[in-house]
Order: sequence, then C-alpha cells, then structure tokens
Amino acid sequence: MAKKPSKPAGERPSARRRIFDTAADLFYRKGIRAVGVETIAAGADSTKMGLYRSFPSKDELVAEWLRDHDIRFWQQWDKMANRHPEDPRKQLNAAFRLLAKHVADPRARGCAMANAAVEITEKDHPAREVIETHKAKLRARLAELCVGSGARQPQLLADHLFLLMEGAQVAAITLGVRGPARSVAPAAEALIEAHLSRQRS
Amino acid sequence: MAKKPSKPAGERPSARRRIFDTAADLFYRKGIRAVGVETIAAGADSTKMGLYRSFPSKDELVAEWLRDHDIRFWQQWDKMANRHPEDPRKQLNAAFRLLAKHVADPRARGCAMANAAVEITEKDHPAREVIETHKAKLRARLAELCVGSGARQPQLLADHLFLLMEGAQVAAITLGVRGPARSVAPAAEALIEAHLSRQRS
DNA sequence: CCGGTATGATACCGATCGGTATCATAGCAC
DNA sequence: GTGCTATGATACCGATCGGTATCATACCGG
Repeated sequence: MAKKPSKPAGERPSARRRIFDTAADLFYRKGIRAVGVETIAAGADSTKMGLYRSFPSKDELVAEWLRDHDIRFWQQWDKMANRHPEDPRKQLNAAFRLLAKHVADPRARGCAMANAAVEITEKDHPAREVIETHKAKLRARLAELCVGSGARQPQLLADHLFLLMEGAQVAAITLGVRGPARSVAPAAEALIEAHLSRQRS
Repeated sequence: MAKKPSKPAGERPSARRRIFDTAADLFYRKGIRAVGVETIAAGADSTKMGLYRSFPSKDELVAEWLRDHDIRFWQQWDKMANRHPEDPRKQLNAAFRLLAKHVADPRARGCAMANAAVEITEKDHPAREVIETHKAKLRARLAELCVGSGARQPQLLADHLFLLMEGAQVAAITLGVRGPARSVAPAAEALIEAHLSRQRS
C-alpha cells in the first residue's frame, strides 16, 4: 500500500537493496527453503524478473546474504573488542554479553549461519564455504582471546566456549528466550574461571 | 532389483516400515524440506500412493519420525542410566560420553529434533510440540541429575550442560567431527566440577 | 531530444511439490 | 473357492518451484 504515491522519507532504495533486505528477513524468519523467489520479490515490491536482474540465482542470493551477515557480525565484534583494548578477558566477557542480548530478543531464531548449515545439505552450494569460513574464524578468534587471557589450554577453552555459543542459539529456537539460552553468559563465566584457576582440564 | 524373486533373509518388512525407515534416513541426511514424498516412496521400493496409505500427510510422517526418535532416545538414555544406579554424577558423565560418541560419527548431521526445529517454522506443524516436549524433557532430566549430584544451583548447571549438548550437535554440522564438538565431554566435566566445588555460580 | 539504465508487468517454461483416484494383483483366512 | 487386506502401477490434480523472454515505461545525463 506504500508504493507509488507515498514516499514519506528519503529516496526509495534500489530494487536490489529492497530485494536483498526482504530476502534476508524472510530467510531468517521462515527458513531458506520455505521461501520462494516470487515471495521475496513480492515482499520487496518488485518482481521475480527484478530479482534475477540483480542476482544470478537463488543460491547466490543466499550466499550473498550470509556474506553480508558475516561482515556485519565481525563489525559488531570488532566494535565490542575495541571497547576493551588489551584486555582479552573482558572481550570474552563482552562477546558473551552481546550474544546473550541477541538471544534474549523474542524475534531471535538462532544463528543464520548455523540454520543455513542445517538447511543446506548440498556440498556444492555456494553458501557452504561462507558458513564454514565464518565458523572457523569464530573459533580462531575465540582461541586468540583465550590465549590472551592466559588460559592453560586456550584451544580447549575456546572450543568449550564455542559450544556454548552455538548451543545458546539453537536453544533459543527450541525452548525460547526464557529457556537455557538465558544462562549462556554465566555458563561462559564459569567455564573461563575453571580453566584459569585449575591446572588440569 | 531386489523385489519379488530374491528374498535373501527373513521376511520383507511391510511397506509402512520401509517407507518410514527410508523417510527417517532421508530426512536426517538431506533435510525435511529437501526430500519429497515421491523420493521417499521410490527409495522404499514403494509408491507415493503406498506412502499415503500409511501416513495421512508428509507433515504427519515427519512428526511420526520425531516421535520415534524421541522414544529411541529415551530408551538409550534409560539403558545408560541403569548402568549407574544411584549415581547421578556418573549418569551425567555417561550421558556426555554417549553424546560424544554420536557426535564423533562422521555420518552425524546434528540432532534430528533441533534440525527439524530449524526447518519447521510453521507454528501449527504437528512436529513442533514433539520437538518442544522432547527438549523440555531433556532439560528436566538433566536438572534431576544435577540435583542428585549435589549441585548448589542444579537448574543452572543443567542449563549450562544443555547448551553444551546442543552446541556439540550443531558444531558437528558446521565444523565437522574434528571440530569443537570433540571437546564436549571434557567441557561438561569442567562445568560440573566448577559447579560442585565452588560456592558461587 | 536522444539514448542508456533501471525497473515494472506479464506470460511462459519444464520440473517438482503434496495429495488423490482408479485399477490390478498377490497373499492369506475362512 | 470367496472374500478381505495389503500392495503396486499409473494417471491425474492444482499449485508452486527456480528461471527466462519480451515489452513497456520512467528517469536521467548529454
């Protein structure tokens, strides 16, 4: 209903942007396979043809979406890290507070990357490497912070924290925001302290 | 090719069984939405009509599959628990060793329930309540064991362990069996000990 | 005014989706 | 035998899938 006559504020974004944003929203909320290109185009006040003028295929659109998600994710991460320079321990803490905040959002439906990994089983899908690279980088970054925090077995601690992060996201889907996902920050804190204070894993 | 003339060992299972088993396998390996009823029927050496004679709809078949999964899951759990009667601490340990074993299987593609929760976004889908009930029960059972183990904040510890379990399953999908999923058992051990020995969470 | 660029509209393609109707046959119980 | 049950085979349904071709229009810089 807000198409041609009403242009309340600023320029109308390009068809590409509208389509991309609509796709991102629908993919996350409804799932990748559950959303057809026609639905995306209609939701963006465009047409299927408009979609295929900006993206070579639905699979590529999916991959593009996840690439964008990856970029935004690390932007947030770096912003957070920059608030605690030279203090990896605090960065770890802040990362989990950030995750806790995201997971507490009632609109949350888990991690877009992990969800995509569940839905996409074709091993040649262009999104696969985006997902794997993203998660590998997350693992590595956690390990960095664990090293900096002086953990005795930093890679091990990093993997434990990684499991908590992934678990919180999926728990938010199955048991909601008031479920176990709520406890992810204290869980991380307990794990970190255990690793820092004791000598044996 | 092994239909009428060859009957190598025992009776041929009923069409229902063959269809159900094929569906279970395909749903888990390829995903629910990625598998059509025709594909299932063909894989079971039956036909689409044969499928609809045994199951009212694909959605019901999915729900049935998850109900079966739930039953088998708790059978395994109880068997494990019965090996350590009156020792909840050991049961906790055994549960995580069981999970670790499952997650180390290269064919593993996470938790069928959680994956289904990711794929199924319709809130009226018959599988939804199966999933939620299953996960709620898992959470409760973990809490029981944490109480029995003498944890100071048993529900909190249970939730932390829950996160680890879910995280390990999804981590097996994104980063494979040699990724962080491998560390789930030691992570649980660290968490449990931290909760039992210290007085503050 | 001219010409490119971006966009919408519509019709179409073959394939597949979930689901159904109909007919035939094979086995088993009585 | 006569049924009844289980199963297979096939054809069909309307809807939707991802993807394309074509035509028209609106805008914008020269």
